[in-house]
Amino acid sequence: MGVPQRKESATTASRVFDAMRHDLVNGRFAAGEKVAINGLKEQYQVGLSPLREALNRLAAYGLLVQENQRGFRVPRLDRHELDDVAGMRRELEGMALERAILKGDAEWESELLAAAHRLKRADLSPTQVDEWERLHARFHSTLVAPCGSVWLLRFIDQLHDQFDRYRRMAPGVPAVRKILDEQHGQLVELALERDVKAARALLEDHIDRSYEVALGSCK
Amino acid sequence: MGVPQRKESATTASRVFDAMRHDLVNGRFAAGEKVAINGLKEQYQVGLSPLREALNRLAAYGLLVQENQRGFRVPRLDRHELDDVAGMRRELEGMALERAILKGDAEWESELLAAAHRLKRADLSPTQVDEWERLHARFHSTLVAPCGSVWLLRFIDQLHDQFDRYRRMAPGVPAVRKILDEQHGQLVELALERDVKAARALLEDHIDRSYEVALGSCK
DNA sequence: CTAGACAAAATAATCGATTTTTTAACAACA
DNA sequence: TGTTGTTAAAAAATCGATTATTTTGTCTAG
Repeated sequence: MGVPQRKESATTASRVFDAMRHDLVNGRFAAGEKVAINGLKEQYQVGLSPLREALNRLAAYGLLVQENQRGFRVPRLDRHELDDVAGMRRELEGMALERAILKGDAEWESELLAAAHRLKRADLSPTQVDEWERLHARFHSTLVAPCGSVWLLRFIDQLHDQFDRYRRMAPGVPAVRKILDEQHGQLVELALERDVKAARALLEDHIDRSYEVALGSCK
Repeated sequence: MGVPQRKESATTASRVFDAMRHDLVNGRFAAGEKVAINGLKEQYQVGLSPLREALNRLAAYGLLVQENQRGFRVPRLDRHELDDVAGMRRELEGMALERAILKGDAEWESELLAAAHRLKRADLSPTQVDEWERLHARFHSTLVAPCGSVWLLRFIDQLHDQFDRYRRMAPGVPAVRKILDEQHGQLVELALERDVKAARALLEDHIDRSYEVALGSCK
């Protein structure tokens, strides 16, 4: 018996939401751009109603800005906004990591090792970027998953999407990328050793370095 | 010249969103209830499209749960959920208050005194509850307003709405209410004295006591 | 030239009707 | 008795068209 596949029953609006969320985070829309609803209708091959519902969700989620009677626009890239997002990531992911290390069980350790391994093996060649990004997001979400707070995880996801929009718009910095990749492995080590303080410090450093890279999108 | 009144240009969907958000937070919908879209159409006297857009936003915001192909429902009141929300309020509002006290200027002091005074003067008689709730929310938002992080304030608002839904469903506890009201005044004093630690401790105690009251909705 | 008024065009928001999917009721069968 | 299959009713999602609002472009008065 194959798995019934719950995703089959996704609604058009949900699919558009997912697709646009992905495209927004990955910089497929110019920052500050006004969203041309009729253009999107063709781009995603959907009707107006589900499209507008998706746009409404994205606005409530913070990936679009809604201006009454004048539609939606892609948020600008703003230095202060990025500072805010990065700072909140430090606080919230740091908090979540501490809790995760205290609560995470053996199953978590396995999943964490697996996620880190998959990420390490994935190459970052231009054709595979999307897959790498998926694994990267997955790694970070696995890292904090057992923190015990649904709301904390929700906020972290939201901030991640915000942050990644900046990072994906910024030019890559290979030297920093190398350090960041090594830190992923070190984070796993410290997590398995249950070294709360060191792990949190490293995660904050990790975010700070990513922030430096992401800054490149604001100039 | 009168103020141009930006709110005139609110869209139908926005008005429904505001109204339903208010009604959800104030317990006008039974927890766990399935949302009857056709009923709401009449209740709010609007068409289907703006109504659905509002529902989508509310779901993204967390005041409704969306299940693909089977509409929307009001989230259940769940003890663990309340624990999570209250715990996150402690963390985030505590953090925000510390920052606000460090950053808040003289103008903030004035507004805080004003907000506290208005709240104190408002009576809590059944006919005036909505007004009291408005002033109460306003006080707490003023308290942390100058924390410097838009995202932190956004998350706090969201958690407040979640929390208040529980509190408003719970039976009142006059004795605790009295203490909570006194704490508002004490919070202002500590904030003006710039006593970061004591203020944070008091705010956390304030949230804990509110939590005890809110628990009454889960039994 | 520039500011203002106006009409035309473009875009956003909403409506009413249709299609799709789920739910509920009931019957046939093991 | 309980399970499965069928179908009618209800509800959700979507479509196509209409209405309302904003934007753009043109013209005129100063």
